Amino acid sequence: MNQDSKFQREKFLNHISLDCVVFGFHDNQLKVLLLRMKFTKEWALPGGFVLEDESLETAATRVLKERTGLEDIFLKQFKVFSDPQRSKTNPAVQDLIDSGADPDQAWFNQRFISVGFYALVDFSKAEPTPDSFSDLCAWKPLPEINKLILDHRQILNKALENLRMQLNYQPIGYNLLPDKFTMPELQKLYETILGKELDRRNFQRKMLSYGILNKLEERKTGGAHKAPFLFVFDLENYQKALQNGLYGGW
Amino acid sequence: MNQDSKFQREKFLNHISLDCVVFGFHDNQLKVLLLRMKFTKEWALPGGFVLEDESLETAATRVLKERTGLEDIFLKQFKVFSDPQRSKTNPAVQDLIDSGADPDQAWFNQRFISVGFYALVDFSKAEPTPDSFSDLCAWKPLPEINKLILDHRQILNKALENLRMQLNYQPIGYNLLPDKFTMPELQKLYETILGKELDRRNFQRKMLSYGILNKLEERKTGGAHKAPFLFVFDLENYQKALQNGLYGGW
DNA sequence: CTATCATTGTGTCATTTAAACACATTAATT
DNA sequence: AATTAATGTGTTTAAATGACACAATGATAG
Repeated sequence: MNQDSKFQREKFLNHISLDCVVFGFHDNQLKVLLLRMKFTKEWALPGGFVLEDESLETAATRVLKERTGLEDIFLKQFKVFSDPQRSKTNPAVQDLIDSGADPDQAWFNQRFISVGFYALVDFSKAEPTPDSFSDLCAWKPLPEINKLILDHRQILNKALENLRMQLNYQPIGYNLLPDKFTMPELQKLYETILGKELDRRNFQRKMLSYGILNKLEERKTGGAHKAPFLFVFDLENYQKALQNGLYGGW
Repeated sequence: MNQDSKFQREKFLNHISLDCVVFGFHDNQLKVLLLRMKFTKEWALPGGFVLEDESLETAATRVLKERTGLEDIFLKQFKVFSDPQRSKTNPAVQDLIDSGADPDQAWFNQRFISVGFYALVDFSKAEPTPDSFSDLCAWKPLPEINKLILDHRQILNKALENLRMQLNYQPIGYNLLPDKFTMPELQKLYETILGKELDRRNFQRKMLSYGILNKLEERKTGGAHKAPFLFVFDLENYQKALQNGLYGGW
């Protein structure tokens, strides 16, 4: 069975695809989940197609389950990429040619309009898994990411831009950090997303003013210096803040 | 020639549509451009389909040129609506049935994923023009809009929500107001979009601080009371503000 | 086992921004 | 010429932000 007939049988909608920018936080770095194409060895965002009875959100959830093993992922649509030329030279098609298939027969050798999502996941819980076009699925720190296939680099840039904007009116962190975390860790997350340093004391004051954190008695030991307190998110207030929005800006 | 064959010949992409929430400001009211369906007399947002060599933005621009006669319209993608059930009972299909066509043959009797745009236009320059499904194209003040076809009411709500958000980080008004306008007019525009009243003096101070307005010597006479000064947008700074964003929130 | 180090915990002060409010001015109307 | 209702231009107060200082402490080095 070739890819073509497989896709035909599964009844994906023509012309519509989705790409996910999956953010994780590890080692005090913001990382993105990428796939390495089998033949061209180029890097790509995880993506997929939409079944006849799926919404985009359902499709993205399905794709991310396949790539990470995770369910209940924080997902946000941020832009549709629809330049008619965007999928003209698709490495996935090239892969098929390299492997002997007739490119005219390939189901995905067509124009695609792609809906961009970004996802926030707990790095430690994800299990990166390649898809049928790729031989490797791995986390890459943001600064190490260079060229990606098609317009995926542009998609990544827009995702980051949107994520930064989100910080201005929604809390973030619950989806990216472990259950218990320290204030310096949370600050580092914000700094990484924003790409700039913040004042430690002002950050804490502002963050606490949101009322979405509960301070624990417990401290995080093992670091080389004074042990910081651990915090957890107050889920009830966190949800409220997601709904009602925050104020101010960074 | 029936609608079906017409659409076939023009080679629209299957499954993909777009809907536009066109905002205009007139009579101190925010108004939205709506179409009345020929047969069912229900109201709908102007929309259309995407040609094989068009981007979504190009398609939306083409559609809005047809509905308003305007070019160079401010356009912003805000969300994709992809519920598999959203276009199950499409009045446009009903129209075809009423007019004797075979619904199974109708090109648009299929599932559509619709990309939502909102547009900001100069009310006085637009010439509302119905499409082939509608017998009337007209402006409706926001409070008078009730039920719309399909999920168009939901699309309108989301557009408004996004427009409100835009006020927090981008200037607005150039696309909605005449070239020369008064501060009270600009304020009324903001109040209408936000759905709440603002303090006259604080509004002016904040708006002037953006540095995107040029105050003219001229005043607007003809009102019943003290004549307010006229302003124009400083286009260079306005563009800069669109690019770089503003600060604070309303 | 004590001193050192680097980091965290907590707070102050000055500046900027936002919110609430007051009074003089003026174009049209009576 | 007086009246009216809106505009022009402030001030005063409170809140948020930005810049900065010093004590406390867990691990490490000697």
